[in-house]
Amino acid sequence: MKNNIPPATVQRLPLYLQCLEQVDINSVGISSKKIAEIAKVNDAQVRRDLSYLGTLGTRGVGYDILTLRKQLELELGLVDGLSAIIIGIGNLGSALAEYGGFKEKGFKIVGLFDSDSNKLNKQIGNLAVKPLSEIKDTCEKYNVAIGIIATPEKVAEEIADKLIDCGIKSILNFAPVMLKNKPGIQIRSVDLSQELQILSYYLDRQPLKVAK
Amino acid sequence: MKNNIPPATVQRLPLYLQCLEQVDINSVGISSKKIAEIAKVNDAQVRRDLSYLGTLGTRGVGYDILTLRKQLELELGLVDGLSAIIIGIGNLGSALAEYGGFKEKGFKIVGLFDSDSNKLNKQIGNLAVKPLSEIKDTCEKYNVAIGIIATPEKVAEEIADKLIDCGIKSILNFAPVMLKNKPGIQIRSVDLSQELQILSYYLDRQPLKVAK
DNA sequence: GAGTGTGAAAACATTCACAGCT
DNA sequence: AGCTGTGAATGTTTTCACACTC
Repeated sequence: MKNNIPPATVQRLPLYLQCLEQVDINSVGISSKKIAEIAKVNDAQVRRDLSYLGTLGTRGVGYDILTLRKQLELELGLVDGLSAIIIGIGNLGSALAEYGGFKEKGFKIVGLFDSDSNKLNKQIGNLAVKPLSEIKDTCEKYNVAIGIIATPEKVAEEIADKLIDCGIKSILNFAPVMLKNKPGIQIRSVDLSQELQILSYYLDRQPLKVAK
Repeated sequence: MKNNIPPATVQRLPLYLQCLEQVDINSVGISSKKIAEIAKVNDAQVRRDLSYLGTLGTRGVGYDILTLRKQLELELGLVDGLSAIIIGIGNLGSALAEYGGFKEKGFKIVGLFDSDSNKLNKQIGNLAVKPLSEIKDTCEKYNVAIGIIATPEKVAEEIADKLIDCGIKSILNFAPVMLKNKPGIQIRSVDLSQELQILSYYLDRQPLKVAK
């Protein structure tokens, strides 16, 4: 929180959190070596990364799993129960809406929006799909932090602008399009086919160097 | 193809391809500066990255868009029309099955599989959902290169093993679980909630350093 | 003995800045 | 004049290796 954590490390923190969640339920402590093995990184890397969060381990012993989890969650800002909305309730949007992993990690999906009137009022979980015109209300009511774009690429840009207009500062974009830079706004794009393309590059090659 | 391209560059190649696809349809050439602007990277970076693919640009002029696309596709191995299958036809699996971006980028989804008998024969596009027992047949018939895992996390590991057993060498994993290392197998994991977590870290902070 | 935390070294990646081509 | 390709400089990340603690 206080100090600057290198971007490469920030990228790995959620990974470590995932690792901690899948270790044997009755282990109370864990070594950097063990984390490294699960996360498939070097153990010195794990120690260096975790050292940015403070002095969390005990020499000769290792890390206390619960303490470490708490600290990772704190550092990532997961403790505040951030609210998010999803725009574009097609297949992908629906999948995201029902995806349990968000809730588990402390995110709350508080709105689903689509411009297609056929989808209006479609119920997913305890939420009904609403028209885009209601985005602003929801953002104000729930103090929405993150907008998740799952629309077709043609409208992604205008949706992004709309979200920003509603005061949203962080966008997770699943539309396969490069959004324009918006000053002061954090945008992360996940392009599913780009992931396949990277895999494709490493196909049939000697894995001298393993895909990141 | 011939020479070793740095991993950081490989990661960006699909991005450049995406950029080329969204420039004005009647432009025939493009400068590194323009690509850099769309991809939000430094222009020297673009030139350096592209220089790994050979001498593709013309000094004083820029890059020919068509040539560059062809070369990127060649380098990424997208020209062979790689076949992929999807295992786990829940919301996410269905979304992936209908996702147009794969086809567009030269991937062919040739099989959908689920262990839930209620889903069997469910039709998505021109494919019907099949039981896991038919994976092997499909792999042999279509020479499947990539397996996409969209199952619940509990079974992801065993599905991965099954895929490897069927001769698959590359796996794209959407289950929120760290798969064990399998020698000689390329695994990429996309964890949707990890993406949100990274965004969360950068929330409300001064964007001195922008999230990668 | 086991395992962290961290200087120092090595490896890797990005950016500058400019010669060279069109 | 405009833009690439690339040495050289700079910045970042990873890894080694070991002093230190339990």
